[in-house]
Amino acid sequence: MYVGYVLDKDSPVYPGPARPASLGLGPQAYGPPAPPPATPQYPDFAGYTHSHVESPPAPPSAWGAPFHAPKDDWTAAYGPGPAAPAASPASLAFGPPPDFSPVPAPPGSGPGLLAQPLGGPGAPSPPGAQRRTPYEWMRRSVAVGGGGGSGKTRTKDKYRVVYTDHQRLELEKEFHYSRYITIRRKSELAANLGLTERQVKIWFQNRRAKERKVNKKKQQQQQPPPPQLPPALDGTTVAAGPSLGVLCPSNAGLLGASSPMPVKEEFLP
DNA sequence: TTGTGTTTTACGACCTCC
DNA sequence: GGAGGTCGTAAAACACAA
Repeated sequence: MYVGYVLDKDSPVYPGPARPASLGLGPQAYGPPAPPPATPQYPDFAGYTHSHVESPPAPPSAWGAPFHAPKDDWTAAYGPGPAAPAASPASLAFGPPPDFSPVPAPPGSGPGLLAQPLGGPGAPSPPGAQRRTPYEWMRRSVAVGGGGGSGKTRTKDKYRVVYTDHQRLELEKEFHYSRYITIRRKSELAANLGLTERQVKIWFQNRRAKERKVNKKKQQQQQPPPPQLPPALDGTTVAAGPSLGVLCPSNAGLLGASSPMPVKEEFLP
């Protein structure tokens, strides 16, 4: 049964795209260690319930300071949420509580983040409204029965499943806490989300790959392509002209300390 | 409705570390 | 040798323009 897909097609409860064009998770949000800002690094997820029973793992050097928010604080602030559909009565509780209070939205900017409960009946949006917020998919919770809630998308075995919004939400939360999941957390997360540890591991791998891809794209966007030199009419090589530093003054900024965007260590020469 | 581009799962190859 | 990392890729799911 592919309940998720069916619901997706038939139910008007979750209008809009199932996935955001972008999660809005720019690299600036989790770049190299930087002085902690006054505001949370991840306002999107600041209000999520997230209880951890272990101390934060030491992430690789590239992921340092931005992840300073202890999960215990989150738990204390919001309390444990309801267990996942397939959740075992473990010590962890995932998912926003029913009375989850999202991040308040700026005045006049519409509902706050996750203002509408996940998959709740009160989650309608104006008909036809294009609400391409990065959190659209979070509202489109399609809980598939029982064991895990992953909706198979293929009758022939299962080539790939589409994770429910709840699963992805929890995975994202974990990812924003740490790019690299610990063995223990992986096991807990897998048990609570009804996924296998392998799925969790692969999800994190893919998520990191996605992040690198986004970072790379943004880096390329900030680095304008070199100007096209017109070919010489006589076939000779066109004079090099001004130095690269002159042609691409922005490159110097990218390489220097004044770079507007932090560059992860792995991308540094 | 259809074609096309993007995103999301999943895997294999290869590498590093313990 | 096993676990887990990146990298590249396949293919389903999805969004959107024509």
